[in-house]
Amino acid sequence: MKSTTRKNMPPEERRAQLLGCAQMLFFSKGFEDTTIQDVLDMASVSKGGFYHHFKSKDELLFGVLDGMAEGVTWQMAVVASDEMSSALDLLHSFTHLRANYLREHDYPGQVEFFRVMNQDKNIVLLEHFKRRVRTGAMPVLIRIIQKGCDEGTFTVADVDTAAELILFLSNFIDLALLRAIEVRGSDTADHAAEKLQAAIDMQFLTLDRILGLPDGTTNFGWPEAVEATMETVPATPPSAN
Amino acid sequence: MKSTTRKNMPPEERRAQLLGCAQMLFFSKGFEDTTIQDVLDMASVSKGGFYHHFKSKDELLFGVLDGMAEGVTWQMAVVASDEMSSALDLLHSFTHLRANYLREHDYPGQVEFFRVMNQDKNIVLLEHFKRRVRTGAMPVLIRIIQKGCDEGTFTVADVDTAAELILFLSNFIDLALLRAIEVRGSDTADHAAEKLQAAIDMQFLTLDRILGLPDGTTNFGWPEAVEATMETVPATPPSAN
DNA sequence: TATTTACAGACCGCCGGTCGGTTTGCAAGG
DNA sequence: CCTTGCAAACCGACCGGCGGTCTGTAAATA
Repeated sequence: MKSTTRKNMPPEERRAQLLGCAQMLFFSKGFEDTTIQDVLDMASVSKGGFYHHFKSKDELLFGVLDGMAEGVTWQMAVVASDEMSSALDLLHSFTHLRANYLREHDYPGQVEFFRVMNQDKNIVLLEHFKRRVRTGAMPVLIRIIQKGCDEGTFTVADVDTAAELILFLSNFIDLALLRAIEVRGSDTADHAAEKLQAAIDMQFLTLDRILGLPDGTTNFGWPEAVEATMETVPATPPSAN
Repeated sequence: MKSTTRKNMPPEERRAQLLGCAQMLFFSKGFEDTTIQDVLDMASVSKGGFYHHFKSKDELLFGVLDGMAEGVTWQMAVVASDEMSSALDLLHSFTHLRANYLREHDYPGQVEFFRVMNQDKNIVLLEHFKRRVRTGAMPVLIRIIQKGCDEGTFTVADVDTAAELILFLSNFIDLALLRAIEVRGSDTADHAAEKLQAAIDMQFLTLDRILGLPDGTTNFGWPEAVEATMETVPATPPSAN
């Protein structure tokens, strides 16, 4: 007696499908508010089927995070493998990559993604993701800084610590960016945009000074990025954050 | 018919007691893993009693966070009210306060507290706490920096952004501090302690450079802090993190 | 005594996770 | 080609425990 229509799939495919559904749901509803049943419904799989591939809800989360981090770290490895460019050029590529990894690969609507990830209910998701990116980026950035020191371009006391500080610092603009996004279209949008620009400038200025570079060396011209961010979507409905 | 021994208390007292129990449990077991029932058992109160004072588990969390942040921000207000001292002295007091608020007020075993707060399961707790402290500290730090600029001691492009950056930066050593704590007593402890010192030095150096001060101005001598941290407890049993 | 406040504890709906059973793909033996 | 065997994939009823509600009761207050 067959109970319902059933569709067997090779393990990898099922796993990928479940991860895809979970990712969407996590981004839209948050991790805590997403039920296993939600995932099951979207993927048309039973509970038994799910727990055949994942042994817990947390493992599902980590799977999603791994998938996201994989793309980023892979691109970073590419950057690091370039032996010809100067350390400063590599740093340029690196920061550009970190800022645009969402747009480049797979994820449409990076602004919305960023907004959702920064909601209160997604703190766990976001923090774990940041950690993955940091650990993935560390060896790459260390190589770049080391190279810069060898060239005589950079001057730092401790390469590892400097790399860690720079990666830590790279999340600074998130605060201003988030505020700017949330007030898009309102009358405080201009002020927020100015503050965002100030945050970006200051972050790069600090980067210069950490590496012992002359002021303004690493500000690779991002003024258009602010406008692009602010103009993507006409207005943002107030979210229950 | 009296069912069990019962003890009425004035609302404030009950609330404080429940908050106290919740705080202990949150710190030891984490927020998610702490059951309402756990709190009830520790406080010897029924569910009805609890929900008479708090309308949700989240409100309990926020209550705990408010209690912790209150002490910190209050001390900060004291620092800010000092009109006589120079901006640099105020900054000194400020950083000292931020580093030692746990030891000064109420919380014994600050190292253990820090360790627990940084466990994976306490991400939500920690992140909310950081946010409270940041928002509480912002106005104070803004005043200090503004004063420094007026004095001609500091040089920053945007006071607000600089304050935000410095507060953001003040969490940088947490990474190194956590690692140093977790390997206390093992054979990698010395290396971690060195890295911790490097992180502290670099953080203060960056602070100098953000404010346009000569290198070494703000490194108010913390070498003993590292040793104190490492020697507090003989060894740390591996935690299920 | 009347009314409000502080509390008690049974109860509900839901969620993450388990478990015994069923279906499917597939390879080996006849 | 058709069995037969078997493990991998899947199903769905079920469980314990959680956050939260509700009706009722004891204590404080006046």
